[in-house]
Amino acid sequence: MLSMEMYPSLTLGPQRIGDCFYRDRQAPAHMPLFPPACDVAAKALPQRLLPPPPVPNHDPSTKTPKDEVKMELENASLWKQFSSVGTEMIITKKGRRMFPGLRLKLSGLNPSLRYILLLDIIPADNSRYRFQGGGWQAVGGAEARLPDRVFIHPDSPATGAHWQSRTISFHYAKLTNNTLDSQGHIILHSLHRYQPRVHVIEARDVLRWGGGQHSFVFPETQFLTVTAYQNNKITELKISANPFAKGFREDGMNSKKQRDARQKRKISVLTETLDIVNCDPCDSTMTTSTDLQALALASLPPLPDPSCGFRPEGASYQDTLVPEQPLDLGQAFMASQMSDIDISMDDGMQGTPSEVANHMIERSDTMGEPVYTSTFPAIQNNSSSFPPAPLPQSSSFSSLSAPDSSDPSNPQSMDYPSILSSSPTLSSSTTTTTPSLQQTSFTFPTPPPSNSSSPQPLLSSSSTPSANHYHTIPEPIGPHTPTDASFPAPSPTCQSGLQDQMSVHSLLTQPGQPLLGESMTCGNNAPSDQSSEAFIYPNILSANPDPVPVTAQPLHNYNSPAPSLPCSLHAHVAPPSFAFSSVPSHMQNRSFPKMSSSYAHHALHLPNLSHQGQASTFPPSSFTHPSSSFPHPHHPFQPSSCLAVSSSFQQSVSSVPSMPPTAHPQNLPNPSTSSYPSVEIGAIPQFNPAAPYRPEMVLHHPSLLPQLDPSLPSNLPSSTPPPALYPAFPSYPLRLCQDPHSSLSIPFRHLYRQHQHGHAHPQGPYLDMSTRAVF
DNA sequence: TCTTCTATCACATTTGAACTGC
DNA sequence: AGCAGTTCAAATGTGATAGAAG
Repeated sequence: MLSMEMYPSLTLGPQRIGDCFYRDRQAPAHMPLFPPACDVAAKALPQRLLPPPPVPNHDPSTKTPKDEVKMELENASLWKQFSSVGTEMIITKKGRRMFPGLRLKLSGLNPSLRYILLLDIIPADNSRYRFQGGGWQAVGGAEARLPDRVFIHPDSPATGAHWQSRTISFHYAKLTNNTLDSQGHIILHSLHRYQPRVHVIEARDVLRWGGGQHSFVFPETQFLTVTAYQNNKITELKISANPFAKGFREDGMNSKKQRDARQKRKISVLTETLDIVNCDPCDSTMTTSTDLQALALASLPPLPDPSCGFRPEGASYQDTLVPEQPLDLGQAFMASQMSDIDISMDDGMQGTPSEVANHMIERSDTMGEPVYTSTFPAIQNNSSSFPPAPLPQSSSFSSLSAPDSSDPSNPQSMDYPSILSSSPTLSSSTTTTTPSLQQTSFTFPTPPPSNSSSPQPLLSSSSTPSANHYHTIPEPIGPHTPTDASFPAPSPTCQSGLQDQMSVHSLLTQPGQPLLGESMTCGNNAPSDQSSEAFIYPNILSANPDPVPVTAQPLHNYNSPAPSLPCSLHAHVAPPSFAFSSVPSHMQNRSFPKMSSSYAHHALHLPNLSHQGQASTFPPSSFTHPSSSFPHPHHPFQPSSCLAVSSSFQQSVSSVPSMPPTAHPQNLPNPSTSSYPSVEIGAIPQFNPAAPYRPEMVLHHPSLLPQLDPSLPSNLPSSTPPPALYPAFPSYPLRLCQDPHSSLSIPFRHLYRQHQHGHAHPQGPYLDMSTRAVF
């Protein structure tokens, strides 16, 4: 079985044990905006629920390449734009794709070995949210976690060369709120916050588990699930960025203007009909018709005398009913946003849209970076990092896009116009040199010429200029990084109910003010009242106040002294009643909602796997997420950086004694401060190399064997890995389970690409989830 | 009972892979 | 084989409406 430790802060219950890590007695305690760590219930889990310690990988040769596996979020800029506003993902019963989609670049894989790529989505916290006053507020405990499902990339298993030669897209993955979903979509609760994760698993590990598993988290990809968009900014962003929503753009036939025109035409037709009816002296409904007519007319431009069904000629409905109108507020906002979005519009964009796009490009060239940087206070030299709450950028998504005009993204390289796949300017933004920028001195990668998963080989990531690679973050971001930062709980003042209406400028400045001046006061002051929990969804970018030194120590340096970790694992055993002295009571109360066994069975059912008996069961322990997974909560969040720790890393740090339980209360984050002292990873048992991690047995199916070339040297060092992108982060245990219904002889690829009902999927190799059980 | 919030559905439009014909 | 045009399922957000919750 595949065992991965998860990113603690991102999970509920047992998986979130690590949440309590970001506290350090020596450093000002920072209160997580959403005290996930406070999942006392999780802490209370008996040790026996923790996943077995990883089996140490004693094979140095294999270790090297694995350790250097890096993942890069290609469309990080787009994600950041969304996250700065508060990414929302529609979920429907039938399943809805994610937009933006995850577009990734992998490097550091052994070109000869086969890997399986998995996507799963885990709760970012244990709260339920509501959109109020222009922001998201936690309004209670999360619903019981549903069995986790994993989306297996259709290309899996594929060689490292395959994965590294192209953009990897998970846009086929669908989200659903149908708990009875049988299509294999990822089941999520509405109005909850989630964090996608990507796992890279060596296929050979299915046969002989012992390493080769890497999990990656991009905090900017956190999102809230909704059944209908709550924040119109998100809607506007989606419309502007998603080709499928092109029709809703201002120039589209489904734009509000056009829709209004259509509606008016309908009303007009109705009116005419009514007029005709009204002309009938025998019509007893005259009064009603008149009312309707009046109603209809009220919304119409002056029309010629409609009496008796007279239809004026010469005046087309279009002309009559759709007079030119100045941009309404929404349109104006849209335009302003558009100008800030580095969208690679289709060539099809014409007229106004093209102009808008051009404008966007131009503006992004000139303003993108500066604006971006300007929003970051030169703060946080304290490794604090994680931020703060509503970072300036959080609301200033418009400024995030920093496309490089000189490096126009290849339209083909994007499934969707990737707004920022190419935002090299960020790296160059040394001028404004805000700490965060410096930290992110790297540039955003330019999208590869070809599309994701396209069969044709693309330039390997290595071909991408190193400048476009994200530097490895020295340490994983703290648990609060994704969770807290993304949903900063602004102070009441920060939480203006008028966020929707805030101008771009206000968006840029308002949220950041607290951050700048007060550090986390805005988000962490944790007012006792619930409004304090309101936040401007993620400010991921803002979360990166600290520049990442190029010399940052890669996470995968397992052997080196553990990076500091602010937390200890003793949290596991903390009593459920544990209270955080510095945490507002309401937060304490809701931090431990529903701690049920339902929390996550991260079990992956891989069809054709034998050993059903083993696979079929998922003891709670199998998905228990030791706090260990929390590599480094204090590390400043890096935009688009991925938190990742290879399994071997997990192993290396798994046995370090945990800090005394008593430390938690003492080390609770100080609401008023944002700095989280770093803690030695070694302090975390899970990160103690001495503690062997016993990976769960990997179930495999004979059908997979042929694809896995045993003869391949498992230890082949990969070709020179490109500059570190994202270090792997530890993930929770993930199990590959056998699908009893699947054919044993069908290789993964075939399963995933099997056509449903005999038709080819019109939009590419769709993963036929129905053929596999993914739970 | 009323209000508010959330979920669902149909709708019009767009996309893009597959299909067809030259 | 290659190209262009057509077909059609899937995907998009919108708006109306139903249902649940308070």
